[in-house]
Amino acid sequence: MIHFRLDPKTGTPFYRQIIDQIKFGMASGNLKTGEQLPTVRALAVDLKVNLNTVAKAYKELEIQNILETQQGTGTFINEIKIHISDKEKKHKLQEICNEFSSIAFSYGFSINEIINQLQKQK
Amino acid sequence: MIHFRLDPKTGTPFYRQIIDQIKFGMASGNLKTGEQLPTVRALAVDLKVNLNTVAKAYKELEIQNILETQQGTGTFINEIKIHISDKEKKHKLQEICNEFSSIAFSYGFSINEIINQLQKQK
DNA sequence: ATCTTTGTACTATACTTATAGTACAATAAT
DNA sequence: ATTATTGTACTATAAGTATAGTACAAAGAT
Repeated sequence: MIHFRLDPKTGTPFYRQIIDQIKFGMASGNLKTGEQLPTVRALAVDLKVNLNTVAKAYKELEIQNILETQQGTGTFINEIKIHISDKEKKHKLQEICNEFSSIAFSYGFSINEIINQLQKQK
Repeated sequence: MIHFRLDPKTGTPFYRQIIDQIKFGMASGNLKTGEQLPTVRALAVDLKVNLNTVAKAYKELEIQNILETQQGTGTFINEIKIHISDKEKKHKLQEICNEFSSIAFSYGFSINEIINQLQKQK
């Protein structure tokens, strides 16, 4: 399972925070393939947001093929398969990391601080 | 000086990203007392946003007494020393790292792959 | 069959965010 | 004095976000 938490102070939309937390939950292993997520209504009550806000997050993740929904049953973590060449992978990784570090820099963080934080997330 | 960078994917409003980066820039020493910030028009062009968006960010920081503006001259970092608590810094770093590890994961990369790539950038 | 639970799909409203455009006021340089 | 540059202050418009409310359809349990 996963413990959701919304922070209104950040300015990041709620539905997007939900999306991020599901994705990150998967990345860190807290959410596993096939696992059921809370129902849209249950999570809406839990997070004190509207049903539509949760539904929007789930919907977007379903479009991205990250979640699978069964009407009447629930929403589940899908099995993701990605097919890209090693060359493309390497290029994409560099691209992501460049963007990553440049954003971190704009907040005054060093690469070492980032690496340390990422180590903790493992 | 400081290198601003906006990320539209996060959903965090542009004016808020600008505010954050100025505050963190001051806290980390990348922006010093008395230093002049880019003009609203120059930064707007640089970041490819509207003049009003930058003005909104500067205005809010002026209300917070963090910036001092001299019409016709420019906008400057005020004498006030801004302190961002370790907790806040940590939170921001986590926020940034969470987002990026999620992105990396959605491309099929592990946290280790990201760390290795970042090590090379040092 | 009926009921409950699930996700889905609307309408309507309000607020926030971003843009475009225009104009004005204060300062500095000429 | 004139000009250029600066921040400020508007209006108007569009898009995004969140809420409330309602209704429907699919699946499961009884």
